[in-house]
Amino acid sequence: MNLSPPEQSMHKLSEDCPEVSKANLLLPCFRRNAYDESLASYHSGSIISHLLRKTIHNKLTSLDNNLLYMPNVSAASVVDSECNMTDFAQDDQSCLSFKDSTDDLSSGSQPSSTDVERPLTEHLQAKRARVENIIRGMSSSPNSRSHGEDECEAIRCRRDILKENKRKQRLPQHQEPSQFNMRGNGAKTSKDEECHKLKEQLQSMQRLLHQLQEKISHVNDQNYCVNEDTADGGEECDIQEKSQSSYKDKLNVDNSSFTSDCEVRNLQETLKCELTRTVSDSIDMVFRKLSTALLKQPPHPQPCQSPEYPEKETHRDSPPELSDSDENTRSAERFESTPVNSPEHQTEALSLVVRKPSQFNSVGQGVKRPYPLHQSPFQFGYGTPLHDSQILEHLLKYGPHSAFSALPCLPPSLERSSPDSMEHTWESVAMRSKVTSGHLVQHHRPGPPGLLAVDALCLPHEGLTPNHLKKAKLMFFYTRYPSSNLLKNFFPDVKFNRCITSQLIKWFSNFREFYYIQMEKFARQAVIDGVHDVKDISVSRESELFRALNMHYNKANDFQVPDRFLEVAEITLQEFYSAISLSKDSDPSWKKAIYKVICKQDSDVPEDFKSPSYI
DNA sequence: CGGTGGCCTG
DNA sequence: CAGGCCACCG
Repeated sequence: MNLSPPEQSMHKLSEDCPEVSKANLLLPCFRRNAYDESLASYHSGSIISHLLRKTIHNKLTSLDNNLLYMPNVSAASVVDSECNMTDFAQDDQSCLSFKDSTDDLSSGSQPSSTDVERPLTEHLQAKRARVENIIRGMSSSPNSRSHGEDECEAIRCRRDILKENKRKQRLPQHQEPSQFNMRGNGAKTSKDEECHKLKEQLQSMQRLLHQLQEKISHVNDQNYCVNEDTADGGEECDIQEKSQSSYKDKLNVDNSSFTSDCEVRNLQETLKCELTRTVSDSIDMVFRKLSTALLKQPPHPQPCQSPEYPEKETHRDSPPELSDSDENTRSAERFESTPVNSPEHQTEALSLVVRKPSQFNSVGQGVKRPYPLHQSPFQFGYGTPLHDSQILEHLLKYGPHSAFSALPCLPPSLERSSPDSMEHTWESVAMRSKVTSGHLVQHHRPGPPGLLAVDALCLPHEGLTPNHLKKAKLMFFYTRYPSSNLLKNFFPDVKFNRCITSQLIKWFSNFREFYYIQMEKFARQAVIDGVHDVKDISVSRESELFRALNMHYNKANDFQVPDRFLEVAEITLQEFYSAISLSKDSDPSWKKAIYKVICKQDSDVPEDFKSPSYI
């Protein structure tokens, strides 16, 4: 079982938002390094500015790096532009204001640049002005370019407000962590407040996004103007356009390169995209927080023993644009889901095999699971008697399901440090969703009603039922030689005594008998058919041999036989073939050697089978 | 000697 | 699949 510990928790922003990691995938600049740590300390309000700064910085740096490889670009221009852009990106307070960077430059705060700067003062000043104007052009609105700094100030103010809102909203959470532990008006009010603030924050972010988009699109327009105006040096255009034009001309003159235009335009395009995406991600993040806050339920009274979360279903198809509570629910689902790590335990869709309705499978058939597999809405203490948990499990599974299953909240999971003591309890609960290993597609409970009633309540059986037999057959796909201890572990609802144990063991003995008979039969047939090489013998799901075995152990064909079983079957068949083709079968005990090989091929039975209500 | 596996038979 | 029997093993 791959139960990798979660990387997400409900209460930390950095972990609260899978979008951050999503961003890691989307944006090359969002790598997990120093950036992540710094991000973790940001509140949502400042995250947006942080993201913007970082994004811009990375883009600009990237552009500079590209320039470095342009054959004819002077080192001075590269250093110069990098200096400006770095200042622009790194200065927290500068926002899009540019005075600061100018001051920094002129005051020689960047030794590396000033050294280069001195012999090229004229050039550099011109370039600086151009670069500064480009940035100003990107930061100011079309109609108020002379008020560029005012615009920046406004943005800064909004950002500060966001920060402040975020701070206010987060503060009580840390100070009163127990507020969500309590049922009642107090908790509800706090939650409402939180939601309200988050909504406000979201709106602010959306406004900011809008403004940014406007600005960026305007920059594009400006650039078009410049492009059409390259002939005369751009005297007619305003200062920004001139500046851009000069910058472009400069590049053209310096390196006779056609790339400057493209670079500027690409930069702007990329910036536009990245900004939009970044801000969208931030907004999405807020949405998730909002959803989480809305859906936050008081934790179960039982203490959380571990933050370990088992595998979860993923709902990556949920759209990020969410506006109402239903959408929020979906968002929360997506937010709370984690990709399954192990391919072996990939979740699967529910079976296409629909069995006739049964009173015992009301939950789980065609009903979307409210929470991922192995996530119980409840948890049981270590001391909880098996019976209680089983009855609870039964209630969860067959009882008034909607009351429990509708809860989309994430319950704390149990630590499985003591599997023996706990496996029955939480595994049994986990079995409510039986897609884990994806082997058993459907559960149903055939058999006499009387037995079913007892079985359904998960009380220890005085005897073995047809369901136990079916379960044992399925277990045979994993283990041909189960120990009695294993059997006891995997049949927790059976009251074991000598008789029951022997019966179960006898079952497996009978399973083996059939198995080996089939193997011998098909091996002999292979010899008769003139197969010359063991390598020519294989067992696939299409093989006649497999069909025979599957028909015997998995008659309903509602179980996905593990590949490993096919491998073992193939090994067995090959062993038989080899022995027969070597005439070893003349020895009365010729099969013993084969048994010895096969008994080593056992694999672990999935934990699912430990559930008393499995099958 | 108890537990277990294999074989045979029904 | 179960019962019976036998053999093997710790």
